Amino acid sequence: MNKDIIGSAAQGVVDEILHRIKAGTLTSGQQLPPERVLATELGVARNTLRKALSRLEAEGHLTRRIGAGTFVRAAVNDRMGSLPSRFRSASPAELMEVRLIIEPQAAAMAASRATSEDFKAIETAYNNSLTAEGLGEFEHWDAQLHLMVFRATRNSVLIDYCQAINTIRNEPEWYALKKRSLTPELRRVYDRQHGALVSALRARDPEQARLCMSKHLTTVRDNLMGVI
Amino acid sequence: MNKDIIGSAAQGVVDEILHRIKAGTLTSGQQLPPERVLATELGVARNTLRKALSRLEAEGHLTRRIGAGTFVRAAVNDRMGSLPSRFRSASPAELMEVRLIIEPQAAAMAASRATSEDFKAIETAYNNSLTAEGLGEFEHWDAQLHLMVFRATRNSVLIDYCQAINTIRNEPEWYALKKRSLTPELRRVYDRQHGALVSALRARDPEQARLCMSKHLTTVRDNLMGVI
DNA sequence: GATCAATGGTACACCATTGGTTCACGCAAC
DNA sequence: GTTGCGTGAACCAATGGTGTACCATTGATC
Repeated sequence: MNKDIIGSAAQGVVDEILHRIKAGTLTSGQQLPPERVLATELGVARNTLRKALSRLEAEGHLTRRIGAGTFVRAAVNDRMGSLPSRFRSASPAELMEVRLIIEPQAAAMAASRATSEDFKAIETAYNNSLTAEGLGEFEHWDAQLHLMVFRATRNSVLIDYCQAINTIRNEPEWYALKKRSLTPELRRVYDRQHGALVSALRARDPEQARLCMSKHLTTVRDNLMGVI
Repeated sequence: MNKDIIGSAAQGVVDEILHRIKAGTLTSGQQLPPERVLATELGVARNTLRKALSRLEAEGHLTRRIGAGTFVRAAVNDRMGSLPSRFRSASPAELMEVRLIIEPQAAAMAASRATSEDFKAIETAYNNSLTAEGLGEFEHWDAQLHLMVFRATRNSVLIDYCQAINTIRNEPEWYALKKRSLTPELRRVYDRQHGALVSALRARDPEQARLCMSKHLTTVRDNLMGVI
């Protein structure tokens, strides 16, 4: 395995070869000069050249075969993104417990730090949640609203956390729970609570924002858990 | 975080570099001049410059590698979209902020829920941390201690969270920060704080446990961020 | 099939560069 | 004085690049 970071000289070699591939000087399937030759040609030591070649091979631009040579490879195809499965096995009860710890505090932070752009994104999500039809759409904008609040914290750990939460909320188990509990009446309650939260944020009132979020999540938890 | 802990000259350097990053004079990934050069350029001593750089590193604006150089790090906002659901790119400042939200509450929960087995695991980790030699060993048992507290919460989301934290703590960047700050004297402070936490847990006193954890993490944060 | 040159793979010692650490000293504020 | 910040200098430690030697595999030639 190569290190993620390579020095400036090696980076220069990477750029040069990538440029040649892009410019057509090196075409698909073509064999590169031997390392010992290419190294002197590019004015670097063979070790340095090899670091660059390893990087390019790892990224799929080159193929190397011992005793044969180094060859330009066809254009890179996108690789499958692996979804991180952290928090995957969490039960709704456990998750709500953690949400009640983090999110009120995050709301307070957001109230202090949000920019006008953040407010705009938050309000967009809120307004869309109000007019959403069906559980799926409402869930989406609800999740977006919470995500936008977390983005306003400017803390990447919290943002990552919220994205993990949202991943779980799309899981069938969670979805079924919510579907069972979300009566039209309860949804109006959620709408009001969201509205109060947005107002508190707009007013840059951290304590009020914390309180609103706490109340809201308590309601969510009680309704999720209360329904058998 | 405390801006009081560095002087006006160092603060001026911090502002100057932040301005250059904001203005685009320094772009993401770019290498800064060597400290010895940059110091003369900015008209301050290398020590003063290094205080400023340490601050900027702790806040996530820069990364430094011995023998390589100092590099501008991607803006926090940019990092958000690129690597979702991974705490990897969190800056120490961001991470400590989150720890201070979660871990005191987790300690309180642990105080209520821990079994005698949990207590045994916690105390084993604590005792091993007391006799640990070297930073690596101490770090290990310190991390274990925190993990065992989270185990005692019986909440798998929290346990996962703690393991994510521990993963970061093994990253070179974080390790270097801790290494720089952990003087023998400070370690004795940590030992005492850990001891107080363990006692509070043993006494099943949630409020005391919360307080101990909060105090401890505040100390950790201040020393990570404040020390040159 | 055996041989051998060509080629990529690996390992090591050495050096220059660069960040990390420590110490002694000066200076200004309290 | 005492404290804390800044300065300067020396030294330590890690990194990347270079140079060299040798190993492992391939494929053409005998």
